[in-house]
Amino acid sequence: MNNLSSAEKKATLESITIDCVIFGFKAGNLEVLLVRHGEGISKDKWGLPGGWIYKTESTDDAANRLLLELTGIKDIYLEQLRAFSDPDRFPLSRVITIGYYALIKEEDYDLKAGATAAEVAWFKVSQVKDLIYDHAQILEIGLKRLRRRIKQEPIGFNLLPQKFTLLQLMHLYEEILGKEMDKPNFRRKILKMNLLTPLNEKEKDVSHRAAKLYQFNPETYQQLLEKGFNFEF
Amino acid sequence: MNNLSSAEKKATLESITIDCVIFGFKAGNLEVLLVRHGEGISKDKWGLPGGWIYKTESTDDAANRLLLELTGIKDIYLEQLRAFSDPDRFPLSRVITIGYYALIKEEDYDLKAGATAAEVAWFKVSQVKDLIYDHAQILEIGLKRLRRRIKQEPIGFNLLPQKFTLLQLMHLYEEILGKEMDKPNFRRKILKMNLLTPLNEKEKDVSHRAAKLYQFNPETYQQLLEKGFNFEF
DNA sequence: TTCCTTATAGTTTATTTGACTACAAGTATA
DNA sequence: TATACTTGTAGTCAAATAAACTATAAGGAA
Repeated sequence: MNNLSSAEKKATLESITIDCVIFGFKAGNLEVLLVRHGEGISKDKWGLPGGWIYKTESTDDAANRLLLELTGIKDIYLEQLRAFSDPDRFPLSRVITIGYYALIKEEDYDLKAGATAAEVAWFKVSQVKDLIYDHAQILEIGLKRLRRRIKQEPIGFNLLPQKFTLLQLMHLYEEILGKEMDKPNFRRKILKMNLLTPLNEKEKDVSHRAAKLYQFNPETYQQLLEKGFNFEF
Repeated sequence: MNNLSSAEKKATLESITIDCVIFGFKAGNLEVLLVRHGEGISKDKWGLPGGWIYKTESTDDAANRLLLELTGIKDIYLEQLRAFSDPDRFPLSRVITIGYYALIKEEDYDLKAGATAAEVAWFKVSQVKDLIYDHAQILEIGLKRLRRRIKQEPIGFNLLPQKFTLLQLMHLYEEILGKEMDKPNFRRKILKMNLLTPLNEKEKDVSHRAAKLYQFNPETYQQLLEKGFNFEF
């Protein structure tokens, strides 16, 4: 499938689209990235970033391209959620959409609404409402996946700044899993995993005892990934 | 999307198909259901049961229909794996396929090759080779999912006969996870979960001490599902 | 200096694992 | 009939883990 003209390359598949659930974390809140559409039947309504797939690209590539085009975000790890295929999910025709999701540090990316998007913004997950089509369902499945995943893989670190305190990390878990935890126990368990590298630095500008800062250690992460582990706190 | 003629109902989507990975378990071996195609470009080659999706049905419905048409198996719980979207996966045109998987008791179903299938049969997973298109990859992903799932949900019971011994169950785990286990410890752990109902029956026609038979208890299963659990043995 | 908040260390008890040993209940065979 | 053999089932024990706490340290703020 090479040697195609530019127009041919941009030919899209008819009945399949992509939609992305992008999670971020700020000020103790789990957030999701939404776009207000600038054209089409969903004009001026908020929904997940997504769109049509070129005939020449994989869905993984399509997800990355669409996200860049719509929001300015690029080079992130998008994982497939699943296909959403209710025959009536899209009002104009029969369209199956493939959901993707990702976790990113909000601070690392500048949002920039692309050509077909009127606006891009982060919304607290707990306050999202009135999404187009079945996007609420896709978000819900994304959230479920995130909750399951965070208990089995240390993916939470993708949501925090480079340097963070143990309490920030614990709050992230509390927010995502929706339950309170015990500080000393959390400390002990997470430190024993050797997943965090302590830094010779402390928090600044806090009105109480400053906590030590830590960094995520990608090497131990790889080892843990292979032998499997349990993050149930 | 109602009030359509029969021909309209059978119109299919152009670039999407379904493929099913159906696992069974017999004589200590994990098996997978394959069909030898009777027509099309994959005629006479073995592959996963699958096919085209009607415009009026969800992918879940399509998976069930196709499985029935091709193999005679119906009313089973099929779970979606994910979409497979390599632009070159299908030689004739750009087609994305959505994988499904299921676990069934082989004894409960009679195989019957449908109109477009020349033959249907169970194959030991360890001995499968030369599947059409990217079906080997789909099978592999299905197997990975099975291994992950069986550690977190008591799905293994779908593969055993109604009444089974603890050793049979342990062998199932050993086969799927590919590692040996300790009998007494396995007993203790699985029994404590209250997931099995002991029967007043024993094995028959065995040339050694007969083991007690157990049954799966769907009620406790529901409870366990909700609060989550860990089947790591 | 005292109070308040958060960080961090440590204790205690119950529970869970993993690696074993021991014995029971059958069948096969000598 | 006795003995060996195979598999089932019960129990032991030490080590690791988890959950619920208590206690103390380190700051800033009043």
